[in-house]
Amino acid sequence: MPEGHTLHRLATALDTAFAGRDVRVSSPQGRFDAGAALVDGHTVAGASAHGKHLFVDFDHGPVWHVHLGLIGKFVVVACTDAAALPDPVGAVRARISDEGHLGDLRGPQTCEVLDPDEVAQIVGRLGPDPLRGDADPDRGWERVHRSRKPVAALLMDQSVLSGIGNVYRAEVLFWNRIDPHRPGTELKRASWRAIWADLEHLMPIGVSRGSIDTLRDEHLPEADGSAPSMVGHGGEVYVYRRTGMPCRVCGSRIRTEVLEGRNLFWCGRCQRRG
DNA sequence: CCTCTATGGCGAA
DNA sequence: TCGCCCTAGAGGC
Repeated sequence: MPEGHTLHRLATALDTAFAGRDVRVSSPQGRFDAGAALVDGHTVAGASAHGKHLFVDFDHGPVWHVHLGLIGKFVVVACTDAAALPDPVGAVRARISDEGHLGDLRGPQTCEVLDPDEVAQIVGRLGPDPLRGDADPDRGWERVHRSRKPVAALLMDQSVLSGIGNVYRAEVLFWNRIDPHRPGTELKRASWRAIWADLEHLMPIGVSRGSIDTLRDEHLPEADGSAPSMVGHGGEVYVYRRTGMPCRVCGSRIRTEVLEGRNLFWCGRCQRRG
């Protein structure tokens, strides 16, 4: 779940549910007791996302900072009876609620309460986020075109671009037919602009659907009863986790390797550009 | 039961 | 480059 689209979707859900409300914040698991005490009973000013970071601002100043990491989940649901909240299931690091909504956070990499200047430092280290209207892709290009690292690694670097994870990386490189191993120094500027444009197109779809779907109409599974090829991550994609399966465009087997500790997927025949 | 995996990122070596 | 942290679900025995 947690690439940038998940966090932006979550920020909207939290903002809708809690902005302007006095909220209860607790840590059923106990590991966030001290942080929860700093914001419990206070009024939420709003929620926002920068890359994969989530921030919940409170009127009295502090900011609740959450990063889901690889396995974190934050579920927000309507809850009509604030007096009878359901018992937490599993390891709930943090719970936020008001009279109409309930949010449970599990397994985050980061869950802490910060001052606004600490938030500014975090945001200042992030590269442009395709889901934010104020983002400048040229800031990313400045880093990319002078780096010998493979473009696949650069796309995952949150100080180059923010919000992109393993799925969007694989899919946007396939969309542009770019060899993931191409060094940043050999990437064409036009390719970078095309990557950015495609992320600006694909990521809002992920925000609205809550899953990463990248197939163009002509490659969608036939509506003739043949089973759609769900891969288990919730979306329909070209290459991510399709190792050994036929490329939806050329039929050659999708390849995989570990690059800088993360699984990389690509089509060796389709993706030859730079 | 056990082991493995994951859409992430950090710090040690 | 490796190990490690967080959690839950899937699959094997």
